[in-house]
Amino acid sequence: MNTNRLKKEFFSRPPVSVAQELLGATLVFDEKKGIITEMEAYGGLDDPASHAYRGETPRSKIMFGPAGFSYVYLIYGMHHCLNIVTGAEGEGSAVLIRGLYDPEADVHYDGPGKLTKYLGITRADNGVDVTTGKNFFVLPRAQEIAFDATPRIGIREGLDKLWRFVVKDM
DNA sequence: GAATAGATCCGC
DNA sequence: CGGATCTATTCA
Repeated sequence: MNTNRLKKEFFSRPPVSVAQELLGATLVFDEKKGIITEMEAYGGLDDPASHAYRGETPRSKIMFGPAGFSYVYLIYGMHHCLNIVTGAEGEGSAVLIRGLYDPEADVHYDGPGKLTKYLGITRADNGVDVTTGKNFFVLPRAQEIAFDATPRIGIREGLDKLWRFVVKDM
């Protein structure tokens, strides 16, 4: 059931905390679901690697809204990336979901483009409130999870921050 | 308007 | 290591 889903308060915190605590959580989208195994945190105007770095644009608009909304964008002309907005409204921070494990099929989706393809997420799913969405929500993890912290992938700036978090032994 | 780089993935 | 593929943002 989704009565246990993660609420507004969970996402309305700094992206690093949200990213770390989403490891091991269960992402549900329509009839599919998976356990989150890899996350990245992105800041707002203070993070040169973030889409929100240069302020609000038509694309980054959703990032500056309230926490808990999905931010889906197309990258390299062919892959969709799924984020969830974090922090306070106007902050512009978000977390990127990079890895998913499907327990039923015992399949690991390594990479943001792969898991959105598996779930069937597209830009049509941009701007959905995951704390109220009927077929789009996140269930909290059952227990603490051990993880490693590394620089984020595919960016040119902000490499000093260890804001990529990967579940150990998976 | 035109140019460019991009939070990726796959195949050679 | 390079190609695919397209579009949001930037620059003239």
